[in-house]
Amino acid sequence: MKMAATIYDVAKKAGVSTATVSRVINKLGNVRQETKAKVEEAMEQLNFTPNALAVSFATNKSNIIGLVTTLESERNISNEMVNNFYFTELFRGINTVLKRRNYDLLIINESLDNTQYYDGLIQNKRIDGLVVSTQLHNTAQFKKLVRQKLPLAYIGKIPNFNQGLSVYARYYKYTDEILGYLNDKGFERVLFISYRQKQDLIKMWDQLKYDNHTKMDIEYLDLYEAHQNGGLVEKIKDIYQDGNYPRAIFTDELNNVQIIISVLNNLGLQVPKDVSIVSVEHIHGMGNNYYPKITNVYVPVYDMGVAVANLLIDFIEQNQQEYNKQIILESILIERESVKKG
Amino acid sequence: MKMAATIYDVAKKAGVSTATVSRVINKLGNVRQETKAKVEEAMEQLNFTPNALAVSFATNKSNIIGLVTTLESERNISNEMVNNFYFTELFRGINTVLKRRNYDLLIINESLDNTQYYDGLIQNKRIDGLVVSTQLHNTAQFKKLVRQKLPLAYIGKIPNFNQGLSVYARYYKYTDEILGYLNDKGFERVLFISYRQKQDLIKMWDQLKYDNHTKMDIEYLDLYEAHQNGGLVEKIKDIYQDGNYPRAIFTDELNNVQIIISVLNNLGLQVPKDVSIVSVEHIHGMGNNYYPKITNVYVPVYDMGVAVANLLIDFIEQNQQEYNKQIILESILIERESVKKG
DNA sequence: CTGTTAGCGCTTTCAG
DNA sequence: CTGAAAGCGCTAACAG
Repeated sequence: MKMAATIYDVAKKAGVSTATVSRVINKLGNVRQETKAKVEEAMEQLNFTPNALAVSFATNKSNIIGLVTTLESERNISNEMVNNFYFTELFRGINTVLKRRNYDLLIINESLDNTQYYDGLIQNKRIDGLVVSTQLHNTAQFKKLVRQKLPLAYIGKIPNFNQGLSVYARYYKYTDEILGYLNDKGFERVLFISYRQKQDLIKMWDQLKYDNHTKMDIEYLDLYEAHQNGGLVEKIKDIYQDGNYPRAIFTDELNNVQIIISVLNNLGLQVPKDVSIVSVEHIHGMGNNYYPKITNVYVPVYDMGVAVANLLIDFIEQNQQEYNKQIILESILIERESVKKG
Repeated sequence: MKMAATIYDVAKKAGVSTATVSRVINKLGNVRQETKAKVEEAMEQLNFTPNALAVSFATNKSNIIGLVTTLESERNISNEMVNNFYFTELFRGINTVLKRRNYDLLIINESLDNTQYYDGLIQNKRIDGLVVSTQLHNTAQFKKLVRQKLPLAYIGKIPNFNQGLSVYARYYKYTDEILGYLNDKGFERVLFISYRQKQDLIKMWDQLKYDNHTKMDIEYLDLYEAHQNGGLVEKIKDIYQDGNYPRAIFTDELNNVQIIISVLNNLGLQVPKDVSIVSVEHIHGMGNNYYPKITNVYVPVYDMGVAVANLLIDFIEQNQQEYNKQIILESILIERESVKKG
């Protein structure tokens, strides 16, 4: 692999200075058409393309954005059934704008608690900014990163912390909507199936109850726990072989609904006749692929990715901008065939 | 955000030269313990950490590996139901070794046909090497990249092209195994459900038939096509409402099997009593989460990620190494409950 | 419009 | 064991 041509080679060949070459590379104008042509000719012939490392070093800018993910690096059973369309859609959204705005994407797999690491990553210019998408950022460490006004944007809403750059869907609001929807249909008891922390959910439900005085009764099936004890299938069997089962289910893991349905069918229960189900989709229309078609909340993760990325880059590129902006994307409930008509 | 300390600051504070500081940073030895302590003290006090951009520039090495993915950047319906555990597991495997060997991961979303782009990426030192995992690399362009001996390693086997650095599972072999397995169970006709190109599959089957004289009859359900015409659900209904349906199904999309099962159940058909199903899992044990438990081929994608990453970095770090090495990982068939006992 | 030149922060000979 | 100094390739004043 022979040595790549440098800007000096080009300058020499074109009979101009490196400054001029730099000007045409960066389209800064102030170059005679004729000169420009000579330079371009030389670049062409030498098959020149600027050394990214040198450019970054000179400008003190890497043009790389980091994305902190939640995917575990070591084998971890808990990942197994997690709906990773969330991740892939987010990724696609972010990537679309990075490409357009000329950044690359570095994937980072490191606990957010390691603030020093992130500090370093940014200080050392390995990356110009950070997108944080993991659920785990309601920590003192993370807040510290934000308070330092590090160039980062995050996804999600942190209770009592409206600081920094963030994008979120209204999780609280749409859960409320779903509960209200089910309640309107006549359900008074719902089974909530999720990987989320039970305590967080309970807190939310209390709030929901307080806010709108719903009498909805909620039971909780912890997917982590389920996976450690015979799996979801067994849990569902347990709950639904008893006659007094919850007639409505809400789960944020669309991946699991068809499994649930199969188990129910096998117990002689039909969806939605005997049990109604609502879930969430991260790709619009995805609920249509199931049988029966699933009534879902659509959470526009792709759009959220687009939004964070733009938010972050806007901040990075115009240092003036205020470090405080929250963008809210609305989720919508799409009625299909998995909830019994009222 | 105040300016980060440089190696000069450290040198000054410690009363030594930058060369010495560099020596302790890089653990090159040849530094008196006492001097070393002084330097470390100074680094500590200044909260110094080397500027990654400068290091890369000076060493002409970015310590970044690129990963070419198949995820589309723009919205693309065809992604919808694709099993993306393949991607996430691969990612996790790669990432584990990168972390250990001190590389970062850049995600790249660009057609492999754009060889110039990849040439550049590597020549310009934006990345030190490339992992290619998309299915689309049996092209002249890709082969050209390999022939240039670019530092890249890829996943998959390219017909009649045993060149470069690659890792693959024996797709041909395990398909053969599955077919043989089903045949042994008494099936003579199988429905193959896949996103793969029909022509490729047909070619493979022909080969399979030729090789072992199986009389297995194969029908093909193209998932792309299905998604454009009413979806998988309707297709399955079409095929299985007729009495003369295939009694065995093989699909590489585990995501879809539970849907298929539900549709079959609804038609009064049981798995495995009336229809047997085998699929593939990319996380070991995943088939256990379904109902019934799915008989799967386990393809060790995580391990494949580990293997390519190591292959690539070995090549990058010891320039001597031959540019020709294929690693084969075995897949295994795990019998569970979705195939009727013979 | 174009050229000169001083960095950017770190690594790496080469002397000592 | 340590220091001086020459780059690495490009950018960005500044001078003309």
